[in-house]
Amino acid sequence: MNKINIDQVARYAFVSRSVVSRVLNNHPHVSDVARERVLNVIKKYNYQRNSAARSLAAKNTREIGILSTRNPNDVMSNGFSTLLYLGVFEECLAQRYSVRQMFISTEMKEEFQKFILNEHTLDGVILFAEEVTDLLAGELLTREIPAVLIGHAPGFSSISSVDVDNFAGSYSAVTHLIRLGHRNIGAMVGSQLLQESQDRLAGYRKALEDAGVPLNEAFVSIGGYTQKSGHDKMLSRLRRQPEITAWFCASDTMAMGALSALCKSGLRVPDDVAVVGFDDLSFARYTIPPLTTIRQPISQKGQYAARMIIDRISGKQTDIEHRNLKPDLVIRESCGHRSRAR
Amino acid sequence: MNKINIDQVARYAFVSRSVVSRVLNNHPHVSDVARERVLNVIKKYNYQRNSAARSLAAKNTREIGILSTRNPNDVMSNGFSTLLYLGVFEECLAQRYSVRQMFISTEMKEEFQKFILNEHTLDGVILFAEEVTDLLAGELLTREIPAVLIGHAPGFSSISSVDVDNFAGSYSAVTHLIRLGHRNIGAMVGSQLLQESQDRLAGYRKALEDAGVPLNEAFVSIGGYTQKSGHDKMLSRLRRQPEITAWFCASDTMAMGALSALCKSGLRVPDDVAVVGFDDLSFARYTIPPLTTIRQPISQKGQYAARMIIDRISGKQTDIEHRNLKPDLVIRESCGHRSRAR
DNA sequence: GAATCGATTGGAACCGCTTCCAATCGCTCC
DNA sequence: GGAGCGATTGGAAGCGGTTCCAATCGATTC
Repeated sequence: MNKINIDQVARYAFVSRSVVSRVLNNHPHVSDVARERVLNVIKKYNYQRNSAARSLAAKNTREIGILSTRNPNDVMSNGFSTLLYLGVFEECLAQRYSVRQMFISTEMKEEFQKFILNEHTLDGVILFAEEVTDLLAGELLTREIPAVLIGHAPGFSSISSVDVDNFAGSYSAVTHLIRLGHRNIGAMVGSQLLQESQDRLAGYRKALEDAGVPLNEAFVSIGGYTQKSGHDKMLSRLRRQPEITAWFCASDTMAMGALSALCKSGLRVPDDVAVVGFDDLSFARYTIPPLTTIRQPISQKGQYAARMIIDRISGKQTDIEHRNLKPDLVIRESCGHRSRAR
Repeated sequence: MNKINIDQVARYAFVSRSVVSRVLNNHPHVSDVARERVLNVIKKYNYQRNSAARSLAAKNTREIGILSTRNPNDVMSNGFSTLLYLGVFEECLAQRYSVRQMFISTEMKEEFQKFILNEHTLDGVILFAEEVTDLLAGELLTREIPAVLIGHAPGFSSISSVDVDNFAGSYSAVTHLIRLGHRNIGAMVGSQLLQESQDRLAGYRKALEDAGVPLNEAFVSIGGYTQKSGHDKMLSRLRRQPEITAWFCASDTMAMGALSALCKSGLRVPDDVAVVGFDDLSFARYTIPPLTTIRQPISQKGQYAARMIIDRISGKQTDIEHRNLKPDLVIRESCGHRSRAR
């Protein structure tokens, strides 16, 4: 029952340490009888190799980091990231990698470099496009530490990435609103520092343009991906632009806040104002009214990211790849059919 | 710029490896000059010790596991657990421990034991009361692996725990409803296999009893802590027990589902039916109407758990401790003032 | 000035595994 | 029968730390 080490396994199986190590690592040059004996001993004594020793000798850790520079509180509580992490976790578990979740504040950048780059305790890093600074990505690249981006970042085409087609998503959301007859459509999007938000805004613009609906820049509101932001923005817009009959919200959380503000203001959704969200988080079905939104395969995104980085670490994949997942429009009730629109 | 190891530090500082190690670990018996020299070299070359080597030699990993046997999807998407994890993360980060998040399905129990108990790669484990099986806890105990429970589990008083006073929380929620004049109060609680859910139900019962309101067992509905469950239960109860004028929901997610079902059924909250939740998750402020709920310091719970296990690992704390955090009633609008109640 | 003692210091063993390299083994082939 | 060769195997040298132990040092005490 006590922990045994590789030497004991070797002894009990009447082979040398080297042989045990080879079967442990699936290396060739082990006879069938030897392998069999070793495997039996391992099973019998419930042997598990010491991972610290393994890492030390092999100079790798089978551990990947998932790195975020945002406020952990925001990250963890937004439902979106957690699903993403989940995808990463599951894939890594399946491939027997472990994942280390890291939050680093911007002041800690230096600390991080020490940790990741010098202690070199991570085989690879998954990062979010938003946190990719020249500095960080540059370091990663020159140190040849495998990295994969979730999202897009201009100028980092040299790092593989997974993303959802944000442009297509918002395009179809807004087109849906237009088809329902809306002309005065507001957009509530995230920080334009993020490529993602830019793309979602661009999709909105293009959808209007393609439909020949004049674009009113004043209808665009920029905020954060939170209920609070959606709520507060809506409240102030309601006063300034009462003519808006439909809102494209760049996230479900924003949309939820917006719904709350609309209700508070005595407006009915979708009769008075239509709202469409983005993400299709699990709660979207239970907002009042249930939210029409753009579904994106969030945890799949994480899964792909994990798979890509592992392939990269193992050398299975060396080319740069940019994967773009397709989002879907999910129609529920927050846009109605043909509401007050024009 | 290249990684250097302890030997090089020693050489550059004109001391031996042992001395370097001592300053690294804050051991005594290092002269001030030696320490100074070592520190300078460390700074200059940006030295960071190799954690695998450290773990191997020191036989500990400075890593704690946080273990959940539930479906990862549920865990990660329920907002509650993520806040909990956040508390754990933050505290561990502060104390320079790292945390390994683990999801193990019940069939993987054995696998887990191998991993944790034999590879012995974790210095301690935080677990949720719900997953504490005799087996698991027993193993942990006999192996003397420090463990801390989040929540309570009957029969495991030998493991330290952190919890919120669930009884007090539901008691005050239900008392609030009674004060508003409600007599027919429904309860929507989680699985009675969980101590937590039992306590929340017990608080409900006691509140009714203390107020002299007769208890109707048929008003109690048992489900899961999800929007879907809250929604579905509410829908069916509405048909069977239309006389209920107020609901105590044992979680905000449930309450959100319940609100959605009420709205769908054409009932107004709080005018027709009052609803109170539990947890005060960040979205509770933005439901329609904003949710009156019981606030519990979730991430603080995680933080304490982390602190307790670290103290345990370091030997600073050896006594068993059961910490009970106090919840608060947060009044918003879902209960109104004096509604249709009696 | 020698003995004593505590504070420093350096040396070396060891933690458990990977991996290079040389040795061995069992065949085939001439 | 011996050379040649590929498949196995075992030995040993690390990987980069921690820690025990003995040696050294400097100051104090008699």
